[in-house]
Amino acid sequence: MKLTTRGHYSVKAMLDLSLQPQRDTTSVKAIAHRQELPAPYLEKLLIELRRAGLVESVRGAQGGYRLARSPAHISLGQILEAVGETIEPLPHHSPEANQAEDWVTFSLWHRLHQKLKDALHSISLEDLYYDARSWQAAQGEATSFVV
Amino acid sequence: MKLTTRGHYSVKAMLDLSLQPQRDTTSVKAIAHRQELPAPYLEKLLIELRRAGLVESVRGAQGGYRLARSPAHISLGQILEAVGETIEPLPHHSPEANQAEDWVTFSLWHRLHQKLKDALHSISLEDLYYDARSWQAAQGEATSFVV
DNA sequence: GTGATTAGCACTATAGCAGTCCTAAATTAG
DNA sequence: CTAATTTAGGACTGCTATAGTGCTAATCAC
Repeated sequence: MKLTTRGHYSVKAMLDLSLQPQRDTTSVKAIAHRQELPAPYLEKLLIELRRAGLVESVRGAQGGYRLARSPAHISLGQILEAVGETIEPLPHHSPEANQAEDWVTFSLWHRLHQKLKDALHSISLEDLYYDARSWQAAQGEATSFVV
Repeated sequence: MKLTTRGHYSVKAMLDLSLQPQRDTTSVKAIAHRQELPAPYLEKLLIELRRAGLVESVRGAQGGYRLARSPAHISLGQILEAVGETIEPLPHHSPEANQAEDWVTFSLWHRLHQKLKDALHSISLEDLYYDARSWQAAQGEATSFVV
């Protein structure tokens, strides 16, 4: 169960793509510049996102990446899983739950994981898109946000 | 946001302690043997749990550890936090949310974290204790469980 | 005092994340 | 056709945290 910059960068990039007008391709460099991310690193993530079928790529000049389908049909869970943010507790060993304590803790981890997974899969990129738009609108008031 | 063996071992050890009859002390070695954990490593975790006020220790012969208070008043969240299972996403940087994408993702991580935290703090050691007892009962007492 | 046991520190090894760099392949612009 | 652009993919480095071991001191029961 973890959440690192991989997931953060990936979601930001996907959000960036959905905020682009229409569905024309955007280069890695452009995304990296807008989101202030290291371009070579971001590219790795985009490749993984492409392999997961979440984005499409076009090589060559004027090429780049674009969403493979509408933001409403892309969930956060899919994005995070695509870049290996397992969210899963204790990847390898988990079988032999021959002790009561083992069984209890494992079933607990599993329940928690399932809950979180469901939550992440129920949130679409479109939901975040609207959040972002409303935030941008609120910025018009020049309010200082301190989270 | 992570969940490693530290948390798993700690919960198992705490569960082991609550399954002990009465409130007499148990040595690290005994816990490690019952739960099949590396004793020196487990000791580190118990020291952290002691510093967090979740267990009490008694040095010297016949010494060991015992719960500092009743299992009903010890939550899973307290145990995990005591051993540094932050559960928190992206510990360090998070300020400058000057971009819509940053703000959206950060507020999302924060909401998820809060949810998970609440869930973990609402589960007491006593709840797991009952789960463990019922599992033992379901096993038909065939399994050897040191009481 | 002796043995048992916690307390605390130092140490190693391994793995994954974060990030850079270089080369190849594909495709468009001119 | 050629050159520029851009993705694809691998090799490589530095860092941090986990996981685990080992040793020494302090403490207490007998």
